[in-house]
Amino acid sequence: MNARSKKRGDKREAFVALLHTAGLRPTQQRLALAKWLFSGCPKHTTVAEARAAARKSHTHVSLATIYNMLNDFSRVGLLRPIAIGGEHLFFDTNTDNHQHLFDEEKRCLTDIPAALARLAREPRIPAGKRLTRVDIVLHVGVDK
Amino acid sequence: MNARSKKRGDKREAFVALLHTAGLRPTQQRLALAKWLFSGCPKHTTVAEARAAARKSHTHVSLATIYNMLNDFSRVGLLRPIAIGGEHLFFDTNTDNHQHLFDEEKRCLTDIPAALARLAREPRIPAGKRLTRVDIVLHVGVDK
DNA sequence: GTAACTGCAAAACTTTTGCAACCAG
DNA sequence: CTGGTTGCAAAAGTTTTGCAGTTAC
Repeated sequence: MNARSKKRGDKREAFVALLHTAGLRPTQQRLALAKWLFSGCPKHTTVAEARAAARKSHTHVSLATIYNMLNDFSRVGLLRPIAIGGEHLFFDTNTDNHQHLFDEEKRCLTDIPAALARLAREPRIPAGKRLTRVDIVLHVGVDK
Repeated sequence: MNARSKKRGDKREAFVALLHTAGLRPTQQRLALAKWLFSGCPKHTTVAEARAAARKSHTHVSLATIYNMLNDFSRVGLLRPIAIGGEHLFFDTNTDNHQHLFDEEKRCLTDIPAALARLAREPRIPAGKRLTRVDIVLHVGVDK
C-alpha cells in the first residue's frame, strides 16, 4: 500500500495534509475522493457522480462510504452542500463565499463570484439571531 | 367562475373556483387541502405536515394522495416548492415574488418581501438563456 | 495494538406507480 | 355514464446503520 512512488508523491502529500488538517484520517478512499474533487476545476458533484468517479478510478469504494465521505467532508468544511429546487443535493468544492447559477435545462450549477451577486441592502435579522449565510441561486432557462 | 356571495358556501365556493381555475377537479381531498393551505396565514408546509393536517380534519387522505396533491398543486402554480440546504422540500403557499429567511435552529421558513431582498445589480446571464427566477435564502442561527 | 474507517447488506425512509373502486361533471 | 382521482400496497429509489474485518498511526 505504501509504495514510495516518486511520480505524484508531492501531490499525494498535499491531499494527505489537506485531510489531516481537516481532522480526517487520510484513507485510500478519502484520498481518492479528495484527489478527484480538488484536482482541476471546482466541482458541483452529487452522490451518483462521486460514485461513478470512484468506479473509474482503481480504488474500490462502497456506496455507504461515498455517503460517509461526502457527509464527513461537508462536516469538516471541505465541501458545501447545496440543494436546488427539488433536485438532489450537490456538493460544492468551492466553500468560499459565492453564489450559484442553475441551468434548468442542463440541470447543472455554475459559480458566481460573491461580488457579482450581492444584496442591494443589508438584510434585517430578527433579534437574537445572526446571519449565518446568504444563498442566492439564479435560475436560468432556455431563451425563447 | 360563478363566485356567488353566500355567507356559508362562500368560502367553499371560493376554493372550488380556485381549483377549477387551476384546472383541477375539486375533489374532497383537494378541497380539504386547499382550505387548510389557503385559509389563514401563508404557510411553508411539508409532506409530513400536510399529512398531519389531513389527519386532523375529517377527510381521509392517503399518503400517495398527499404527494399527488402537493405535486399537482405545484404543477398548476398554486404552490411553490422550495428546497433548503439538505432539508426536505417545503411547499410555499405564497407564489408571489418573494424571498426567504431560514431559521436553522427552528428549521422553519419565513417570507421576506422581494423589495427587502434584492440584488444590488442586474445579473449577467449567459447568451441564449434567460433568468427564470432568483432565489435568495438568508440563513440565520442563534446569536452568540 | 487500537481506534478509526470501510464494505456489505439490511433497515429505515421517501417518493412513485399500478390498479380496482369511487366520485364529480 | 366516463374519465379523472383516490386508496392501498407494492415497487423503486435514497440514505443510514450495524457489525465484522481492515487500515492508519
